[in-house]
Amino acid sequence: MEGGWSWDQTSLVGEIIQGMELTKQLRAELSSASTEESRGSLIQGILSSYERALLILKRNAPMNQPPMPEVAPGLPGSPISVNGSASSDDSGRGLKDPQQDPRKESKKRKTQPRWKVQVKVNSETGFEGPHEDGYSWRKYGQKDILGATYPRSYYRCTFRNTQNCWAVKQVQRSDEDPSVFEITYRGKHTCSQGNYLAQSCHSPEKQENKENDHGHDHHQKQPAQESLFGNQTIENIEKLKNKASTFCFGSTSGGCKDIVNGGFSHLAIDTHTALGSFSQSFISPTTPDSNYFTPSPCQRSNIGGTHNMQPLESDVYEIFSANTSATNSPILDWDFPFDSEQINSNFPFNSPGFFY
DNA sequence: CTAATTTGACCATG
DNA sequence: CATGGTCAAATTAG
Repeated sequence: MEGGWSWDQTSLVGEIIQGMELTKQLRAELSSASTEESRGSLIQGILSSYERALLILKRNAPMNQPPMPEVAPGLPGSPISVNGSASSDDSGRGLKDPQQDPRKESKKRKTQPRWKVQVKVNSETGFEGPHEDGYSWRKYGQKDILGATYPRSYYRCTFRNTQNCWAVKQVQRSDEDPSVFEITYRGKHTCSQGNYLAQSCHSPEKQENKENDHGHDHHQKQPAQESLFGNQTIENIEKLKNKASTFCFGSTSGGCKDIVNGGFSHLAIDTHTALGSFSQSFISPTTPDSNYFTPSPCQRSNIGGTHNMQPLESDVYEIFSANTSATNSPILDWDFPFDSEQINSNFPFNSPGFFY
């Protein structure tokens, strides 16, 4: 509509919507009870959102353009050997000296920033969804979670060893809505991807989605990638079936998508707003890449340098994205220890359209 | 060949 | 001790 929004504009809208969502959450918390932590987290999320929105605007306005080196791809081979394997490199896996764990150098796991995102994958026919978040992840484990139907997968930054980047994330498929995945991020990226924020627009993205069932039912999984489909679909499917592989959210190279610092990016955002119409298009990571994915020029340049990312030491971001208009607020039971704190919700956002 | 994934065991925590 | 998170050897993928 509207003559045509550029990709950036769409992103911009997305950021704003996201900021709005977060603001709503914040408002809700404020009106009830919330801890400083949760508030701080939300606030930070909001700020981030707007910062990104601003960046997008800046990008569009003048001729400013982010000189971003393409980093991601070439790195693996780089000789930079920090040898992060220190933590558990000894002979016996069990002998990792806790004292050496790099993660503990400065923060404990518990202290590390952590935020959750829910991504809805369209499910119409089964499956899709490259949940690209712009970073390269390497799966390092999978675990069946008590009470959960689906196993949880653990990923760590691919550059953990080479660049000592300790960011990790875990992906858990929702029980109720198999099309929803809860992704919890932990730690900030200190790798080049995190710094420059991956952006590679040239490299075709490649990633696979596999899904593993607990041995229950299903069979609907298959790599839903254009690339795969176009090339070796059958092969993959076969393999997948044989192996009953797991769902992997890994992304190996950022395609041209929006990438964000914290890792928020592809959130399904609810569309109650006026923006609904087109937000829709960018909302659903659901559609096969081929469809909604625009091979547009590199956008997104979000550099850590421009803005101050972690002003607060918030620990938990809780971002949840409502997928379909129907279900949205429900899922909000993460560790949200609301605390009482009143405030006047005089957000400048109160214009119609906001806050349904 | 290298890099990524799988997978069961190990470890930490509550 | 049960649960969740991580490691690392073995395996697969590219």
